[in-house]
Amino acid sequence: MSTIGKALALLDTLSRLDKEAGLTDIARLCTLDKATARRFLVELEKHGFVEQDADTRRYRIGSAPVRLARIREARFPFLRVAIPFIKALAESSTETVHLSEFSGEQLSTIHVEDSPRAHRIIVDVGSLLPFHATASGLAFLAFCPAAEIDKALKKPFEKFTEHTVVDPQLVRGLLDETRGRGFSISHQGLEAGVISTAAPIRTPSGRPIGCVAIAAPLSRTTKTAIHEFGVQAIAAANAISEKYYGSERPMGTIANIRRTD
Amino acid sequence: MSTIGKALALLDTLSRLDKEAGLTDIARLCTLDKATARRFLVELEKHGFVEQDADTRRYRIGSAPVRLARIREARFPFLRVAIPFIKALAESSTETVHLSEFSGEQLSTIHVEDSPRAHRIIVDVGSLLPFHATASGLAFLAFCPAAEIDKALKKPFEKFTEHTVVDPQLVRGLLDETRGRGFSISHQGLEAGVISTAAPIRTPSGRPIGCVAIAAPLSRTTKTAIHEFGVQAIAAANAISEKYYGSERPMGTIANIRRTD
DNA sequence: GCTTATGGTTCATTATTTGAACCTTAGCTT
DNA sequence: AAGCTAAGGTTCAAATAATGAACCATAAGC
Repeated sequence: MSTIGKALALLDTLSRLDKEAGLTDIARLCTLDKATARRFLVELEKHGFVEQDADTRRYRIGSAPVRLARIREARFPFLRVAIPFIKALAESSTETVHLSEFSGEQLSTIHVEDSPRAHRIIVDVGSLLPFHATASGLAFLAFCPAAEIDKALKKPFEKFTEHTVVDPQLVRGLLDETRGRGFSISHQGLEAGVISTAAPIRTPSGRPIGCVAIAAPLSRTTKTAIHEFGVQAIAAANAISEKYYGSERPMGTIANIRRTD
Repeated sequence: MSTIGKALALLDTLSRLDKEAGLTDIARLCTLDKATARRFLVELEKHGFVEQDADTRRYRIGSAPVRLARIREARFPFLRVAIPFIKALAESSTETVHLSEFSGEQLSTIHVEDSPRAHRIIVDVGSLLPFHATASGLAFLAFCPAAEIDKALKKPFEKFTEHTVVDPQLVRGLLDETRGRGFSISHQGLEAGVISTAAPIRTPSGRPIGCVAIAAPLSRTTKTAIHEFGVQAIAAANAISEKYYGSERPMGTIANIRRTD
């Protein structure tokens, strides 16, 4: 693995901790030598990606990502584009709707609109969505190129509930169903008592970048309702993609028709 | 320079462009070989720090910084803490007030509250603030350790207007005045017809992390008004620092008194 | 005041990065 | 449509930077 990759993985590890961490812990978590971890941290600190607390000597994410994020969002305001659609869907479905984005080899939650009901599903911003055990993960993977699906199916799957599907062949079946329907269903895959549906938000070339998902308590959700949620999730995901990338490609030429990724 | 440093500098360069850039341009701007630039971009893309447009093949900042920024801001909400104070100051002063943050060896604007007046100074979020030619830069540098001031004074200074002070000894004089007063004054240092004052926001150990600055048209600003703005900027900067770091250190021990940076 | 844990540093060894030259494709010119 | 140009992308021997075991320093725990 390249040095850059290792340093960015360190940054990622640091970001997933729920508190600031010391040098020894960081080195251990990243399976790096203490000296190496320190050199990475110093280098990252120089550029503002991490910060060391002067008193505790612990490290935390620095302010450089904040600057980059502002620039990215100013030019490419994904959240700003997507949130109105997520809100509308949460209102019409009266269930919790969440938005995920693929970043750094993983799918993570970037926005949540809670159901207005008292009995509702809680999803946290920042939470990771395993590909095999969540509606978002299945919807995302189903529309990825075949090579990436094969790659994902090779890794072992964690069993979160007694309903979690962990057999690669069965997961592949779920992906095929998802591709046929246009939306995925996760029946208590990550948490007991929760049923979810999700649809992928895709680039104009077809590659998924994230998902719109609706999560509801199993107890009050009928088969018809699930199907209706799925259809609505597809509509929202397509609407976001259209608004984000433009309904027609600007300066369209033959080049835009060709699939390049 | 380390590989990590070079890759992060590439990211920084990319972020400062006002549009997406191609491989050749990026390599040239970063003075890297095309092959090297490409390897960096691929590595950064793997981790979501850059994104390549499938059609144009140009690169832009990716979504990973957005994720990191959300985490950082959730734990360390500098902007959220500071904005109310900046807003209040813009209202009371009736001039444009901006907030800057030091990140990646540079001071850059992270928030602006416009003056309610028709004739007002425009400052852009993201703009860089040179140390010698802006009130923010002077206020920041003045309260840095002597070694860093010396280092900064060694680099050549750009002359932005006929009033820009570029002689290192004269700049040092401005820094001394700033330290004495507690706030800085930039008299048309970056742009003709603009006068600004700024005060540093500092960590409990005294190190500056950013500045609060007020920018006004020279034509309507008296010496008394400037002094008043300066005093108000100090008050706002201190209030932000206090709210951000806490008015008293939590779990205070002797260790907190010792200056460690 | 001894022990242990953590942050931080050194330098010979080792593995990664580097870049000139190369190939490939797209768009432009004649 | 052939030829030209410029940009993206790739290769591999040479050059350089990363690595980590052993080290020191400091502070908290017993």
